[in-house]
Amino acid sequence: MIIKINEYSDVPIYLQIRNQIVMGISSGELSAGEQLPTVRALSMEIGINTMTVSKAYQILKSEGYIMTDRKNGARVRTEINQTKSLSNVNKEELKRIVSEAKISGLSKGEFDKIINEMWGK
Amino acid sequence: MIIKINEYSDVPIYLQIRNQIVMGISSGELSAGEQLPTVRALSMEIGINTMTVSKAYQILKSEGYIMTDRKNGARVRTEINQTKSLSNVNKEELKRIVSEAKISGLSKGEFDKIINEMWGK
Amino acid sequence: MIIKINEYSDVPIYLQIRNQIVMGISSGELSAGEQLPTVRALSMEIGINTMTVSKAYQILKSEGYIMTDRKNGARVRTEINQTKSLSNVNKEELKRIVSEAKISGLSKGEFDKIINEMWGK
Amino acid sequence: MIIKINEYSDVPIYLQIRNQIVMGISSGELSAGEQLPTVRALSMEIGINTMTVSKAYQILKSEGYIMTDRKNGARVRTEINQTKSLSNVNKEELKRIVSEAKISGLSKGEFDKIINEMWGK
DNA sequence: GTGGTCTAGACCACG
DNA sequence: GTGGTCTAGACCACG
Repeated sequence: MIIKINEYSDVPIYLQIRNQIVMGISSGELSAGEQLPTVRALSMEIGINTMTVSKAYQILKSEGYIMTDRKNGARVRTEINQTKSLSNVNKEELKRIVSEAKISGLSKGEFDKIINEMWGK
Repeated sequence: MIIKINEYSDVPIYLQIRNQIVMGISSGELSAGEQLPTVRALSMEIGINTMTVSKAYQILKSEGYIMTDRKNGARVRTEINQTKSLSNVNKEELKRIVSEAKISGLSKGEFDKIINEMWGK
Repeated sequence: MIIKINEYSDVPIYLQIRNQIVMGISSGELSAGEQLPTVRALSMEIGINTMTVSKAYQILKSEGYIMTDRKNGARVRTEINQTKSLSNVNKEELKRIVSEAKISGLSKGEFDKIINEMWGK
Repeated sequence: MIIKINEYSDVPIYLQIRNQIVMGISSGELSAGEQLPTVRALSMEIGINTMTVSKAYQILKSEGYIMTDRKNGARVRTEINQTKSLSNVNKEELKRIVSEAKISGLSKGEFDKIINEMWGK
């Protein structure tokens, strides 16, 4: 899996890494138990500091998405906690996005189409 | 319209103000042409720096949501630009939220229900 | 409140800081809403790096014990989430400590006395 | 006695082994003089490096919980030193756990109940 | 070889 | 002035 950092983004680098790995797990590009690149390898590959990658991994770990051990590096967890819900932060963000979509004149049908594409068949 | 600041949130105050006004316009709580409180009034009401409110208004203005003039203060624009699309930033955010919803085990039906409620009948 | 770092301890510095602040909140030495020293002030006071203090504060924040904002620095939260339970990690630790206490020949009465003293009247 | 390694845990494997053996001795599952599996056998059984098991045994030996000789391998000591006290490290940990229990809103009665269950009749 | 911790120092956004 | 992010570089425990 290729991580791409947008250096002009307002999203901090460690969060960009975190988000892309989460999206990789969700899409199936990263499968359960799959090995992630080592902190050092990933930091060299995308040209950033090891601390920054390490921070991303620690967040993913604390969120239960991956596990780390000193022998095997980091791996996608096989049993990710199924909360079956959106976090409050995500709910707020979603509400904001829906609001902006409505103001922009996007129809509900067009918005649903975007969601459908993102969700995948 | 009442603006509520969440001091625990990681979202900067000026963005919280901006977001709530956008959501107010979207929901119809703030109607086209409606007068917004002055920077001074709003900053006193919510107990924060005038600079912070001013920054929120400037962003809303640059985004085309409101207009300001010396005589009338700030008002909701009557014709907001209908891009009929999501910004790239919103698309990325939405993709992230959809990914997290899927991993959490939320079904597409449940997610659609949340969207429907947020969109309003 | 005075934070004391034991440089010979196996407990990482950021955790020592985190733990002492949690104990300060629990004992009432730090009251709800009380201002914590700034990251810079605390790091200078105990002679460690700002990153290390910052990490402690971020953990406390993510655990819901404190809140941070750029204006006021860090403060003890007024409403800390009442889970009314021990975390699994704490349960495991407690089980280990109880086991070691028993092997050492400590009586249940003596152990209870230690707990009573720690809990406070 | 079965040793179970939690690969998600932050507790190092050698400590998990050490802790489970101590808890086994405390509960009586491992009785005084009882033979422990050889380093080789245990490492194969739980699928880890012999060095890791060896490290656990060395710690248990230095703590006085087990003794090793070339003929009989490792055995639980018959007379474990009765300090009748908690180590300073355990006291600190216990204080931390009590603090977190109190903040979480757990009552003293509920906490005592947990302790009673862990201690056994 | 791996992740985890820590430093000294810098720059930035927010308020 | 505050916390948040990031770097370059170091050392350590674990396995």
